[in-house]
Amino acid sequence: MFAPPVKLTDRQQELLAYLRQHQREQGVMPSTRDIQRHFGFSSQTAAMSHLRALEKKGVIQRHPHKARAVVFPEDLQREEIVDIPLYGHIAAGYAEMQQQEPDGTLSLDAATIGVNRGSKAFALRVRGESMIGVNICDGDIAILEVKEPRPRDIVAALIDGETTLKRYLVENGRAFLRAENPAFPDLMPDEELQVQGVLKTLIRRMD
Amino acid sequence: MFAPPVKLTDRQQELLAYLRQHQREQGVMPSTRDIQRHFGFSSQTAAMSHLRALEKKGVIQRHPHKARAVVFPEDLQREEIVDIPLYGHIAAGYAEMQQQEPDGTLSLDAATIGVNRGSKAFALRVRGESMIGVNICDGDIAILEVKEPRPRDIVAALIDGETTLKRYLVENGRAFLRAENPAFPDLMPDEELQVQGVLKTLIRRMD
DNA sequence: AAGAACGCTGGACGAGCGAACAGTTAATAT
DNA sequence: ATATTAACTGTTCGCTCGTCCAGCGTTCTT
Repeated sequence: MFAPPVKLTDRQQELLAYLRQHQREQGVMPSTRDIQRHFGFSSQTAAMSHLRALEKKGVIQRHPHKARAVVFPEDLQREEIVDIPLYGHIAAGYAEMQQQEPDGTLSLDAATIGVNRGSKAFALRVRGESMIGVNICDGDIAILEVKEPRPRDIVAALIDGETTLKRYLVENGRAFLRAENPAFPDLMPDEELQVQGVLKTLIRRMD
Repeated sequence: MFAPPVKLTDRQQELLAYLRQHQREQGVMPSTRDIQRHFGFSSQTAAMSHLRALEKKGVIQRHPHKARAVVFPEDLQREEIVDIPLYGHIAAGYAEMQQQEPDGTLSLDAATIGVNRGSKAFALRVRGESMIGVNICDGDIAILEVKEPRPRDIVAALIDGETTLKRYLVENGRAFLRAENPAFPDLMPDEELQVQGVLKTLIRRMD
């Protein structure tokens, strides 16, 4: 439910900022006494009063009679967030990958990247220009889902112990990888092709 | 702090799923009595027992002696999430844009897109092939920050009452827009160029 | 000027809530 | 076979916590 911005007093903004900060740092909302202590109020009902005003302006919601039950409406409306580990170097299947510490983590809502919370997903950085024919650039972040590839899917797969991002093709019952750049040859695996994941979403920083 | 996956019993997984669900739907964690009611336990201490076990396995954290104070460790570690409104059609400056209901919302961590929580940002869909020279494709989602452009930034700007995504250039003290595709001419505004935002990040679904 | 909103003080109440403790039975690990 | 873990029941306690009520002074709106 879209809500245009509302006017808050300076003090109300301070209160709101404190709620956000506390939630970020502690993982839970503060109680009215936490708020009292933080702002140096003599009475906890000053906190109550502010919460009531913020609720009236629609920027928070409260569950009556429950401790720590302040809610940001946008938290309720948000699509479920998925944490995607970003690996710098992968030389393994997904099971081993999970045991490896990632280089970082991306967090996005599930709908944006087309990956459900329960699905296994990971991210890696595109290296080189082998997929430039479909506008996939060196340095892009590729988000992949661990699942069976269909022909023409773009996949991350293991070739000679290294992960590569290519188009997955099947000819004469034989799976292989093709670049989207004529300067790069097809890759035929010696054994069965080990696909690590199927490309779902691409992210590129432009600044 | 990276933690490899741990083994949970079936019941523990049910408990964990309930915690997630309750938090998503209500915005706050359940109390031990909420958990008791949900699972049909005769005693609230069954819930306590499960929470203790989950905490021991590291998949939740708890603040002692505080109500509803179960925390998912990954929530604490996550970069701050930013909700970016996605507009289908923009024929205005940012102030008017804010009053308009967006077509949807993207939620991403601030570090991934290079936009701080306090900054004003919005998203729109790329239309056409005018920026294909820098691998920006029709249908891509562009995330922009409202700020002053520097020469060579890619910006969303108003031309003839329509928003367009182009490279911002300044020559002889005159600002104008250039496509990254020779098939598209430079765009010189009749009046002062109204820039809506500067491109920060591009997102593309590949499936 | 009057009324409403803002931003607090202060006190007291009772329900919500985590926690401690004791225990049982079943399943799993050694 | 024994020990440990899992999954609960059951009772009680005391603290945390939101809520109500009364009020004051200041600022803003009509």
